[in-house]
Amino acid sequence: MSQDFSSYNNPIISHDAWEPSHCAGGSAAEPGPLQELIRLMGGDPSEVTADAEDFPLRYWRVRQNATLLHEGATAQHLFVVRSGSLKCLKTLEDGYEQVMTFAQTGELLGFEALHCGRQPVAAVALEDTTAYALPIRELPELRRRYPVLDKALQMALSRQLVRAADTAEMMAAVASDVRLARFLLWTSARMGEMGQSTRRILLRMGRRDIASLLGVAHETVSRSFTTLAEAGYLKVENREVELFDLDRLRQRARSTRWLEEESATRRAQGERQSKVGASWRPVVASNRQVSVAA
Amino acid sequence: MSQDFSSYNNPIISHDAWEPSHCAGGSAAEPGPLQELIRLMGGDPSEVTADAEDFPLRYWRVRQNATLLHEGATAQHLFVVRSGSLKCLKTLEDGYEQVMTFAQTGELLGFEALHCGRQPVAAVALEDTTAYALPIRELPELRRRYPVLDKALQMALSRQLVRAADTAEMMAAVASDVRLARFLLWTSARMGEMGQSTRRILLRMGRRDIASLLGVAHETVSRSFTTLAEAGYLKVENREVELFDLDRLRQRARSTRWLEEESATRRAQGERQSKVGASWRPVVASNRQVSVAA
DNA sequence: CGATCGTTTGACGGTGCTCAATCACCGTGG
DNA sequence: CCACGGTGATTGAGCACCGTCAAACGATCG
Repeated sequence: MSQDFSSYNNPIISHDAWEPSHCAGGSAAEPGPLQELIRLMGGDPSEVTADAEDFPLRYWRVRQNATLLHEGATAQHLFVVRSGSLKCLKTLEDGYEQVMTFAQTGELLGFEALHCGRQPVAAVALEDTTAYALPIRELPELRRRYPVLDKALQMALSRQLVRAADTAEMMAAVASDVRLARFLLWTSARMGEMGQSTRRILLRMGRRDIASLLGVAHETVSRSFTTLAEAGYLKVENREVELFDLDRLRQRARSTRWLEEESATRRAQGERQSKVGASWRPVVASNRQVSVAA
Repeated sequence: MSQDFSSYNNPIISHDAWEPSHCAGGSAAEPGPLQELIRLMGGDPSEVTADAEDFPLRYWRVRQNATLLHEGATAQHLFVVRSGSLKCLKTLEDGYEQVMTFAQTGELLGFEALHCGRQPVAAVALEDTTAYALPIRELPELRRRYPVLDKALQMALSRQLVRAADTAEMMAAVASDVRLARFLLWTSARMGEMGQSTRRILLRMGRRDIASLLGVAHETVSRSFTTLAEAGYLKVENREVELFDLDRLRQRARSTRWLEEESATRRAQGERQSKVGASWRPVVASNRQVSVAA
């Protein structure tokens, strides 16, 4: 299984050329693969017991533009992104590629297939990417043997559901530049979670993919970029984006429906919350409920 | 990692008026509550072992317009809808209620909260509704004791992810009547899954909620209804909808982008697939990938 | 029966989709 | 070195569609 570069860049491959790459089971120096996996998924690596040395963990390499998950393929593996990034998309009946979300390090891929046996969404690498593979057949056994893995999986699943809600929230805005602003803030926040800069962003995806995610034409994405740039919120050069003022950008991203006056002097006071997290609105009331014995 | 158990975080409503209603632990005549739960979630009730008699399962009653899950509330229970239906929504910063999805019998609610400890989405009953409650605290124990429940939960989670993709697919269409057509087909299919008529539908939600889900103004939903009705696809009377020709409606729902000619005589041959399920497209190729040893 | 809410329909204006042209970038090969 | 084609990003012009505002109508419930 030495390097097989023959198939690289060959656009007409009839069958799949992936190969799982063995991950040497954790030498004494570096952390074991299971620990690494748990850490990626946001769990606590210190909970990994010593008997995890023989944990059969492999990861796959996927080149840019290669597809890790094929739409309609039978489900054989669950993946956890180890490095790189991907786009998850659904090919609609007319051939239009609807991007569902972008996946980064630590995210779970392929779980949707448990339900119907086949992959409902595809995953295509936006850059050279590696992903840990968990064989679905062995999953019950693995979860039984390693409770910490089980816990991390539940966490990752929960996070996936939250991500889906994020996507919907981005598309909820009416104005296209507001959608783009939300997308940029979303991306920025996720870069921050990974310890990278929240202000200088390198977009790994093209305008067309962003447009698909946001539900607009790709020309509109271009126009929205220049609109936001001319407004002084950011500087954009091809795929490199620099966000100048996150707070003002958030203000822009807030406007849903009834496009409120650009002036923004309306309530320029204490609005310091970090978008997600702080200050849950206290439920506006108007909820009437009862209880009845069964 | 430390969870915030500081009781009810809600400053306005001091306490909630819900009450769990005891579910008598399964008499000999009717199936046990666990069997019922597994069946609802799409699992195999026959796998329920005999020792499940003492399974501590309760369900809650929620009146129409009452909220089962409060946005921002601390996560205490997972719910599985037993009867009725709900809307899941996120209240955005400006007060706009973004509907994420509609939940019906068998669907899982509240799992998103595992990730952040608080509910990111609210769930409001569209009609009088009952839902089984699983205390999150006891969840690990329950999953360990009843593997069949664990399996069903994984299934339900997978299904939730698929549902999220469905929602995005609906919003992907450009034309508003296409969005509405997709929504109606989606609803129709889910009614079919529950053994109800796929042609006569009683919508439990208002136009405003549909509009929010589809990302359009509620007046536009009204207009799209009349458009589809005038085209002969359906008959609508308030919330009662009758779909006349599902196949032609599917054809209408197919058009994404470049609104293709209404003529539809283009490819009117074998297009009999049931939208979801049959005939997975065989992956169009153009994927290049390689493998490298780690 | 009146009040409130939900639904429908109309008119108008603006936003964004479509169709195009242009430019920048890149790897290839003359 | 520069033509060459291909891809991706930007910008422009035109116009249909949909969001907004408004009013009328209908349903439901007290």
